[in-house]
Formats: sequence, C-alpha cells, structure tokens
Amino acid sequence: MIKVKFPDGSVREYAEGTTAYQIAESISPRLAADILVATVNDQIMEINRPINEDCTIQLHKWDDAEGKHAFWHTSAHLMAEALQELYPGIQFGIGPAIENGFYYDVMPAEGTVIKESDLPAIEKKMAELAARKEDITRRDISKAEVLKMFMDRGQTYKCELINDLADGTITLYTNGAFTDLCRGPHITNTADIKAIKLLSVAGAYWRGDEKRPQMTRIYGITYPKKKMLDEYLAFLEEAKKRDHRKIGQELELFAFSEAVGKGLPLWLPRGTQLRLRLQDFLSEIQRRFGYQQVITPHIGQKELWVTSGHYAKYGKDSFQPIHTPEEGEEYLLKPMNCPHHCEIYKVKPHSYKDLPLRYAEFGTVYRYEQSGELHGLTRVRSFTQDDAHIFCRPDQLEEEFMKVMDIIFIIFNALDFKNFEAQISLRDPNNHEKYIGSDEVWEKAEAAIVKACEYKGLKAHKEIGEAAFYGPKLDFMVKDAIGRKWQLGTIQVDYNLPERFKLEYTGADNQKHRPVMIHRAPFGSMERFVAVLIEHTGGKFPLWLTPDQAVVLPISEKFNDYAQKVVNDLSNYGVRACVDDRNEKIGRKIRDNELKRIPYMLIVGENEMNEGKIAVRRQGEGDQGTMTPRDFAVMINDQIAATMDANYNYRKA
RNA sequence: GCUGUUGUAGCUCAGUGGUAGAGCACUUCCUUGGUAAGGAAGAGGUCACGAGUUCAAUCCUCGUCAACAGCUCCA
Repeated sequence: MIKVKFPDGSVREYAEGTTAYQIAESISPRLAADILVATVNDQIMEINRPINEDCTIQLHKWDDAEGKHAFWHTSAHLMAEALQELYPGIQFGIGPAIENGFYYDVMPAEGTVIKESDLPAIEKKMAELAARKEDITRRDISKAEVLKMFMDRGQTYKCELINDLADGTITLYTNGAFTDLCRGPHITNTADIKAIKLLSVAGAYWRGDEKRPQMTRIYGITYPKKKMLDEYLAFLEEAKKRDHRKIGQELELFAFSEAVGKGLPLWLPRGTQLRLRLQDFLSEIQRRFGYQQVITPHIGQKELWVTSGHYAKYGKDSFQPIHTPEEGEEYLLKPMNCPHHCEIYKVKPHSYKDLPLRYAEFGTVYRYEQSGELHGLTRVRSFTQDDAHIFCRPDQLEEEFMKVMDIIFIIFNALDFKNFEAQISLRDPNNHEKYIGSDEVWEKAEAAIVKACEYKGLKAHKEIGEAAFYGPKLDFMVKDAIGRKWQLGTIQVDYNLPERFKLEYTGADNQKHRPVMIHRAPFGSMERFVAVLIEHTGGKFPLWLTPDQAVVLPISEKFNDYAQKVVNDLSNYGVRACVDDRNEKIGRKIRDNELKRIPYMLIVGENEMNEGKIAVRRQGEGDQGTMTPRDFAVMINDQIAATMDANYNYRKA
C-alpha cells in the first residue's frame, strides 16, 4: 500500500500502482471525469500513470493552469497529427502550450505554403481525428534510438532538439499516427478536445534566431466545450473595441499621416490635452520629490553618443546623422536624453552636499524602429519620455532608487493599474559583448536593485539578458487589451555613463568622486502610456484626466451667451468645460459628445437661465438634477480631491 | 527587417474585366426648442501608388508604399 497525501492535508491509502485517475474516481466519479493531469510529488504527469510510492498529489481540472496547459499541449499534438496527414513531408519544430492556446512551428515540404485560408481544413481534420477518441501513449526511449527514428523520418529540426537532450530523459508521446518527441505531460485522450479554433499563421524563426530558417507558426486554441470557445472569441471581439488605435481615432486623440511618415504620431487637440494633464500630474509629483525641470535640444553632435557608447551599438540602425554646410559636422536626432543631461551636470563643479541632483525633462526622442515593429502609439519612431536623470553619491543610491519606485507606485495607483508585473532586467553574464562596464560595477548596480525591491516588498521576477547595455533596470510591465505586455515605467542604475562623461563631485575628503546615475521614466513614454491607459479604461478616463470635464449645451441660440457665462464661471472654479453652441438638433450634439466621451453635459435653457442654474447629466448615469455652476464645480472637485487623496494616502502608507 | 493578410467616400463596409454603391457623418432647407427626433435636397472617391496583360483594369499579374497578426529587435 502507498500513502497519498492531498492538498488539504488528509492522507489516504491506495494499492501500489494506482493511477491518479483511480484516486480521483475513489473520491467522486464527477472528479474523475474532470481531471486532466495530476501533480505527484511536484512532478506533473498523466493521470493514467501508475504511482508506486508514498506521495503528495494534486488533481488538476480545467480550471487549473496545469490542466489547461496539458490540454492545449495535447491539442498542439492533435494539430500536428492533422498537419502530418494533410501535408506530407512536413517537418516539425516545437509545439508548446501558451497563455491562451498553443502553437506549432512547422516547415512544410518545399513549394508548399500554409495560409490562413487553409486553417478551416486543418480544423476540420483535427475534429475528425479527435472524434476517433485516440489514447495518448507515452514511452521512454534511448537517445540513439530516437535519433535514428527521427532521422529516418527526415525530421531534422527534431534531431537538432534531441542532440541537446541527455540520454535517459527522453520520452515519446503518440496520438494516432503521430509520434512526437515530448516531455509531456498530456491529457490521456484526444476525445476531450471538443471545440477547436485555429487563429492565425505567422512566420517564426527557428529557435528564435533571425539568422536561422523561418518556420510557419500556426496558433490555435481549443476547449472542452463549444460554449467556452464562443466566450473566448467574444472576449477577443470585445478586446478589439478597447484597442487604443480604434478609440484614439474615435475620440480624436491622435492620428498618423503617411505624408508625415510611419511611426510618427500626430497628437490631436484632445489627445494633447489629455497628455498635458498627465504631464502636469507627474510634474507636480516630481516637484514634491525635489526634481528640477530642464529643457534640451532635439539634436546634438554625434560625438555625444560616441562618448556614451550608443553610437557604437545603435548608430547603424538609427536615423542617420544630419549634415550641415560646414564640412565634417554631424548632428544626430537624439535617441535619448542622457548625454544632454550629463552635459548639464558638467556645467559647474559639484560638492557632495549638492547631491542628489534630479534633472527632469519631457524629452522627445527619435529611434529608427524596424518597420515591422511599429504598433499604434505603443511602438513609434518619435516619442516623448517622461525622463529624468538622478546624479547621486553611491551611499544615496538605494534611497533614491526607492523614491523613484514610490513615484511609479503613486502613478500606477492613481490610474488604477493593478495588474502590473515588475521585472528586474539583468545582464547575461556570458555575453560580455552586449554590455559596457566592468563586472564590479554591474554587480554593484544589480545588487542595489534587488535590495531596493526586497526592502519595498516588491515581488519582481528576474530576467537574464534584458538589461540595457550600460546597466540593469527595474521595469514595470502592463498588459494591453489582448494581453500583450508592454514596458511602461523603468528605473535604471548606471555606473558607466558617469565614467564615460567623466562626471565628478568633490567629497568631504576634498577628493574627486564619481556620482552614480539613475535613469528613470515612470510613464515610460507619453505615447505608450496613453495607449495602455486607453486600453485599460476603454477611453473612459478618470474625471481629473479628461480633456473636457463638461460640455454646455444651450438648447437654442438665445442661450449661447448664458452658456458661455457658465463656462467662464466653471473655469473660475477650476472646471474645464466647453460650449457646444451649434444650436441644432440637440440629439445629434449629444451623440457627438458621447462619442467624444465628455463625462458631463450641462443643458441650459429658459428655466436654467432665469434661475442661474444648469441641468446636469452624467454620461451613462442620466440626470443629476439642476444646480448652480458653483455646486457643480464642488461636486466635481470632490471627485478630483478623492483621487488625489487616494494617491497621497498611498504614498504615506 | 522576415512570414502571412489587407488597402474602395471622413468612419464602418458592400461590389464589378466595360471608369462605383450603402449606412452613419458632412452641407442647405423644412419640422421640432429638453436628453441619440423626422423629412427633402446636396456635396464627397485618379477604387493606396507605379508598371504590365487587355479593345477596355478598381477588379488579373508584378513591384512600391502603408496598415494588421506573429517572429526578431527595443538605448
């Protein structure tokens, strides 16, 4: 007999060789029908594998990530089986489960192309194969044998994968006519895969290396029930409505013009107002935190970036130097603000008593992004960083770093970004060519970030190889409407640029010392931040951020003057309102304004004018009653005050 | 940059080898002064751009540009 311990701590005894399925069955038939995979002593495995020793067990249903993962992984194998049948000579790469669904990278026989229009036929074949209710069987195999097997089949990509595996750890999984090299685990029968949708085909480089062949990647998703698939597809449709490119156009926030050039956003009046509100908000916080605003030119001599090291690393892939009538003179559009700020630091000598110095600038920079990378406002070629550089003594580094974290928390809290991920981006210690600076300073910088996160109790995952070339960073990632992650806030520790620009301060010992530099941008860039903000709010911004808080509608031209007076009164109380005095069909104006999502409509007519009041209507909430402009301003300002208080309390906590 | 898809009116989209349509928006007028009212008339497009095939191309072919999905990249 073996002892099996469940997550709730209870222990039951079973015969040796009992499977997870049988264990589930012993609890309830319903559970047995629902479980897809099991974790036995921390190893996830199929539910039909015999268990021969005492263990802890967790049974995973669809609701668990492990269950979905196995289900989708098996779906990838099912798709491969269909592809093998439909496309003779096809070669397989890898086919994992992903966050939503799965994909398989394949290389069709020469001369064959798999297109989006072919997907329904593949789906149909998968459904057909699933209906055969094939068991998925697992077998251990020696390296030599498996290598020969895949060699015989001409599966060169698989052979490459096998070569990297250790003998004795290799397993095969078979469903129907398809046998795959795979670690597992899988669900035990394809019959559970009831609803299938292949979503897209795309090119993907073999092993993520753009120098290697490009394979065809087919994305799909499956569910145990048709209804679940329908819900997922409906969710994708809903997400499309929150796409910032769509809302940005509808609300007239920003636009692109082919004449101006790709990746160069044009901020329209309303979008500009929104952006300036955000900038003002951050500026006010920065003022409290002891920052000083600076302004620098959009270009600078090429040598600045030769000094910084950026030119050597990115020069060829950037906007090329601007030449002047003067022979040999070259300027670059600035791709970042750091060198300019370093030069500001160097304007005069500094004492250790001056530090830290915090220079902030909404600095517009220009980067020649690959054309395939451009994406709405999230990836553009000209963007404005909410940049600042903090020059401090080494002993001030951690405190300064944590203060920047505070600023980011204030902002994320104010805008209700709860689902952010923090990522510590470290260098890849095996790839020295990618980075500048000595091991010693890198270790110091990385340690400072890790320590700050620990001190702040921030859970951050570490990513090797994601650091900037001059230093490690702490990045804050937020997802867009369809779950793509974007880096917003970033804080970077840099010992290298101060060295390269020979920055100094005089210490208490009357000796020259190097300051440490922190690069930071809480929004990341105004463009990307606004994009993600739009997707999070669906364009319904917090009141304090809306470009116009209210629109005043006179019901006929007799009341235009009164409407303008209302706007002026509101302005005196700090409320941003505008008049819509087209004096046409009221209904049309309201629709127009709803489209632009102005939160309040103030309707003025005979009664209102006589009483000196306004009829207030809140979007989506209907009539709020009649009141004086002053009362309205108080009402709105209370809401603003509540938002600001929340930030302030958060900061104190 | 790579693979695939797409490009028709301001927006959302039909459509055809014989030089173009709808709904909404826009303009004018009528009706209605109150929370997405109705009616009439009108204006708007080198069918992304360039070349080729054809008697004839918005439609077929090739190229370019741009956008979308993914890959790679992201100071």
